[in-house]
Amino acid sequence: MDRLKKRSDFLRVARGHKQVRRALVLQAWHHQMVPPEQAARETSTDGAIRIGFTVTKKVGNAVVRNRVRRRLKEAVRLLEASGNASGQKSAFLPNTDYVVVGRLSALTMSFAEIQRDLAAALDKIGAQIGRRTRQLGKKPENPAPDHSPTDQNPLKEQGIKPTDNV
RNA sequence: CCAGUUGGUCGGAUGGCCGCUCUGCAUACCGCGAAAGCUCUGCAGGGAGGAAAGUCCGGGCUCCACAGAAACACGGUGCCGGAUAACGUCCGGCGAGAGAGAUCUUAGGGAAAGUGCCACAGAAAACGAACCGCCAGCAGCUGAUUCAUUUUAUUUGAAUCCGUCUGAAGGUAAGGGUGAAAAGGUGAGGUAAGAGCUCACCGCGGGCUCUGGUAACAGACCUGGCAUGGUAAACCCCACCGGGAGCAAAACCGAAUAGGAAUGGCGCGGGUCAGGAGCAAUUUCUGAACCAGGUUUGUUUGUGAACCAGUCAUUCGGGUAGGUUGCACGAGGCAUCUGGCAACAGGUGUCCCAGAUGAAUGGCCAUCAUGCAUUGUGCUUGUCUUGCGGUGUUACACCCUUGAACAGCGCAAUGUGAUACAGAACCCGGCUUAUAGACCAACUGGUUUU
Repeated sequence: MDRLKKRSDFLRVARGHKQVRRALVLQAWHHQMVPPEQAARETSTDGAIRIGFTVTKKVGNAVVRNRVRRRLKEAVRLLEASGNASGQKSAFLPNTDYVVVGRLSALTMSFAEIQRDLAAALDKIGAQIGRRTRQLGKKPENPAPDHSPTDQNPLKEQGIKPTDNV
């Protein structure tokens, strides 16, 4: 799982789906939602999951912001590790960028509550993305562990797709 | 023991599980690469602060400018001596102010170089002033006395005098009131009234004076004879200091896309229609007509050559994203000795002690310490209280004793919150601001005991 680092990535994810919980705001952007001429220029459409964290200055000073970001990072890490360990389907969809925006209550809530919030938000976001891609006539591919990154099929299918601008 | 002043130290601890980053060693299983290596995996070790904060000063370092500094402008500093790489910092003193004291505060040069300002009130806020008041003399009015004249009384005139009132021109700065501040203060003499007008003391100014001190300054003596209102955190003057921008500095490597330059190749064919092949097609073959850039030149008018435009390939340079360096051995920490009142300096030994870049240094849990609250218990200390108690006694004091309560201290249990302020970003020296709680040392004042 890579980190989002560029400002343009964050801005693009902010235009996608959004779920608000008490501890956090989860934003997501699925790569199949882009028009084909944009997708041709995208470099990282190889099934990777990328995630970024945002804690604004409204939350507090530097110490508070660091603490909120670290707790959210730990929650994300533990959720992913438990998904991999149990072997079942991960809550994170491939080819998707996530941004977790920390809120002030993430500082004082118990850690289990933060994990519950994150899992619930991920479920909702996954459902939204699934509905969206079905509307477009495509199904999101299942997260296979041996998913070949050099698969050319999705790109070709995107070329035929009507340019439904999101 | 209580209250306080100053300086300093720490600012949770231990353990478990799971992670992040850096360094070292090992490994070559998966992946990338021609290789070096990267990645992966395993082990070991390091991993936020006293302010990391504010970004207010001073430096190192880098680039730019000037290559000689100076001057002007602008900005800063401002008692003296020392420390320091430097400072607006620190140390030790001086002056002034606050406090009972330990101690604290202090932007503390120049106001007889100049300009300006001093609200309100007040006469006046300054080229040394005059509202009220006080005052001798002058002029006028009035009164009294004396003299002369006249007379029954009166009247008139002159002179003198004190007082009241009025007026003009003065004298004065005692007193009044205003104000943050009013032209030295108190006392005596003096005067028409007053006044440094004179004197004593105090204050103030001056001195190639003396003593102490490196100096700021302090003391003494002599002298002047009251001059110099305040404000420079108003302009200003004087002395000293400062070139500018900053690690997003700067150096190196450098993808894709667009554009630029050089070299070389092509300079050709292109679409339309008809027919054939083919399951079909944006594929292929054949034929037809049309179009097939510009300039120069040769020519048999078919077309050939050169250049430009166009197009393709290669190379180059600038340079973006990105990466590497800068970047952690330093005015370094700790211990100790020497010099110095101290800041600090020097010597010796020892240690290596964060390096992220959408930004690591963490998440969860357990135990403990500490804090707070409640309960229980004990102690003796203090306040209070009980007693046909004891001793001395004018009231009363002391000793013994009883105990409901309060305060204090110790111990135990339970609960609670989990610490306050706060997150390195090139690095040092400071300043300022924030900070729960704990501890140490020295000193001051009070109380008790000896």
